[in-house]
Amino acid sequence: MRIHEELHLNQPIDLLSREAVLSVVHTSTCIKKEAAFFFNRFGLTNVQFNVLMLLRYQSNSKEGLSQARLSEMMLVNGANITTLIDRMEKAQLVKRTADPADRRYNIIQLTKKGKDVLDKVEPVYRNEIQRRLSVLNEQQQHTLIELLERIRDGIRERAENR
Amino acid sequence: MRIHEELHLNQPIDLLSREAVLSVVHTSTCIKKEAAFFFNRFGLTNVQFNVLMLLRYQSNSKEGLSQARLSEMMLVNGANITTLIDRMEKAQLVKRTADPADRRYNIIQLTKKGKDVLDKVEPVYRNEIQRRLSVLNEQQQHTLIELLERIRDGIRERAENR
DNA sequence: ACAATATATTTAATATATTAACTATTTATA
DNA sequence: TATAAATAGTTAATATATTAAATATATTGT
Repeated sequence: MRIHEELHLNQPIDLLSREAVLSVVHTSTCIKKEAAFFFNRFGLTNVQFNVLMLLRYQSNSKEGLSQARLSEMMLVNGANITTLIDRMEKAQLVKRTADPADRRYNIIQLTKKGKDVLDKVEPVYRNEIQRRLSVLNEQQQHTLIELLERIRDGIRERAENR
Repeated sequence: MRIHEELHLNQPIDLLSREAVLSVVHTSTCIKKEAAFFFNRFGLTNVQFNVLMLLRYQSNSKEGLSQARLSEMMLVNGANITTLIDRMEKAQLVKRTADPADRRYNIIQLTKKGKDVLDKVEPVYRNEIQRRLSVLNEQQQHTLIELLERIRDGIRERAENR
């Protein structure tokens, strides 16, 4: 369904490139709402699941990740990580320890509870997301990824020339 | 650039459908950040610009839109509209009046200032967004829109069967 | 060795977005 | 006509995300 139909707009969007951009943003919103609904049953939010996955799959060995590293991987502001980790620490999903090798850093690691929750969620999530995306075949998924890459590359290029 | 390169992940994403979904969400994030940078120079935020455009192009005649209508068109919660309109009213971009025909409703309309700001921003925005999306030709933009539609259609279908 | 610069994290204020509960008004039903 | 149900908007609490400023620590330059 076209965007203007979905959102019950009175007029269609009159500029193709604006429609494309709004399609990306709107689809992302729909994905996030759906994911939030999914994760809610496990007591997680979208972003918390993302953190758990990063801690499991993106930390070298078992050493955990710094907040700055999480900020970079999630493309969010460092100030945001503080409050996010505060809430996850409170929920006992992660632990935060000062890094003895560099006193500026904290190291964030999965707790046992965090691992257990992830062990429960992850297989269900993987299955579900494959089912959801099966509306596109593999070729289409690759096409989508490539088109979105081009947009991001164009944005990055212009931002670098600023 | 692939997602894991862009975000400096230590490992690539190991599930195609997850990569596709993260690509949409991440591209949306990049688009929003870039747009926020653009609108900041006009004293607007992304969402405020969206509201101004809806008020200009989506209200029948000059009567304005209700908050519920804005909520629907923006796919956000009504509670959110209250604070958003509060801020925009304070900035004199919109005015809020009670609807005499139905005392439950407010009507939101553009002020002169709101129109003036939009008159200044819109042509620049249109030009800029076409330039940004010129990394894709028209055919590719249509392809992108269609692929994203399929994803949303799939999501909607499953949500309806819940 | 010391000063300047850079970096990690936190705090405070602001913006966006959600849910739940509430009030006022309108619509639907008996 | 009266009651029940639905709807618009608001308030409060919570989550996500930003900028700016501050503090502590590490790195770089002289």
